Amino acid sequence: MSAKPSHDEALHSFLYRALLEKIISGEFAPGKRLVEEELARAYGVSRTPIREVLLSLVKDGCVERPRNCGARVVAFTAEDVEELFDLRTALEIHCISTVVRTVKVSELLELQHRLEAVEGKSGSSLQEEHASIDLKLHHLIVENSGNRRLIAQMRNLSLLIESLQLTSFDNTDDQARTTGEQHLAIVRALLKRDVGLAQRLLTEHIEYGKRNVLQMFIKSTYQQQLVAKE
Amino acid sequence: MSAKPSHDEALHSFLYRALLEKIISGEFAPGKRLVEEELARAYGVSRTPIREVLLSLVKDGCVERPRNCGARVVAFTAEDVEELFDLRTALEIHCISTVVRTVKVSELLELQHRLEAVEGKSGSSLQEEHASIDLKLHHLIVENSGNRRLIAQMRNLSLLIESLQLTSFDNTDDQARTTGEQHLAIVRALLKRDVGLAQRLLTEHIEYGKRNVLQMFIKSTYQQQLVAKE
DNA sequence: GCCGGTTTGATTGTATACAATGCGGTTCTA
DNA sequence: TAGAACCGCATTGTATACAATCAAACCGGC
Repeated sequence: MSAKPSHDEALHSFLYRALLEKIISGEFAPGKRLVEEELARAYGVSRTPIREVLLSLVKDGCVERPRNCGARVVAFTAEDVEELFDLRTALEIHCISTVVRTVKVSELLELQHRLEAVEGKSGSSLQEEHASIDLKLHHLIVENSGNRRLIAQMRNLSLLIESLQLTSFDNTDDQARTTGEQHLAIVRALLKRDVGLAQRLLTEHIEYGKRNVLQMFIKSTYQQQLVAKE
Repeated sequence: MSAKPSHDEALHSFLYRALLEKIISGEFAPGKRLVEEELARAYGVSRTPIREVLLSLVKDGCVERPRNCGARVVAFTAEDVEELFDLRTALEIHCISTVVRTVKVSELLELQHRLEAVEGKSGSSLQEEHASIDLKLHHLIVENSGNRRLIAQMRNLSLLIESLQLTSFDNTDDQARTTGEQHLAIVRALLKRDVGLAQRLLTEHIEYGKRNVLQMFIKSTYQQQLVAKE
């Protein structure tokens, strides 16, 4: 349970990543109690930095800490999923108008090539490649907005969304292909510098992702909540 | 320096508000060093809760804490101002499409009446009323989005923006009237349920606010940075 | 047997103590 | 006198100790 923090890194920022990782990967299931002392022992540190990390995770919306009853990993509701994706839409849509000006054509072309190249594949390699392209594309959109504050916010959001997509990851080839087509359309709209079109396509794309997550999510929610009793 | 925290409120959440208040009001000027021990003594508490608050303020973007050199109130740059307002635009624009459905007509009408009533006034009462209406309108837009996560994010953003508008608050009557006209137009667009129009007007309105803040901001930046040497 | 009060254990909230780090001044030397 | 090494101070980072609080179990009275 302990890769060591690099020497000039604050303990709490190392622990932050470590805990977040566990939450996102699902190793710390939604609802799991996070006892300070316990975590402190597990990582061989004192409660102080653990506390700081927990407070930080609360701010990020991964952990809740009702007064005097201990922290737990948040169990997302369907509304939370809606809200997360909704927020993502708001932010990314906004990025587009800047991105069409700032993004490097070469990056778009690279994505286009990858999307065209993936057509032949199927099964998990197809799905993995599409997932990877998805990350790349959204990342590209956000980073090219030039708004550092927005980028910072999206970073948190993305982590949560990725973790959701991970837990509900049983995409069919069909879903992956649909996603791929959406990606391709978005990339082409960006290449044409067509803000309105790119925004519409992106909205639809995120909406589609939301629906997929939501389906899986609703199915798996019950089991997760049972597992979560600790 | 000490109104007491209500008895069942965590010390750190009380201190959070207290410090934020000082930062926003400008009593803790941008660049001012925030020494943990010092603050702890000032509030008659230990460093522990102060630390937690400082970390929290860092996450909110009001405080920076370069490694091993102590925390200071952030001194916003012109780019920060741009980014803050830009982010606000992204979020509020997104709210509109929901708000036209969820907002109570009575609330819109109330704003409309206030806006019509204020026409006769001038001077500081005019400006105060317009500032108050501004808060109300933006609040109404955000709260009616129904997206709790977005609401939470906007709460921080609003605090920062309000503090900026405060420090650069030497609006002329002309500016106040222009703002008032924009408000009125937005309210009417919302009453007509015209999403596109409301979005356009809101974008312009925020842009106008940004320009005003930016002007004042650039003028006053130098003095502030001098004062800030502690 | 059931209900209410009390007690105990677990866990958090806060305070304090100690270690590590970086900065600035001072002194010694060339 | 200029420069460099060193020492001390200020401040943060981390650990530990103690107080407060909540929950659940236990016990006694009805």
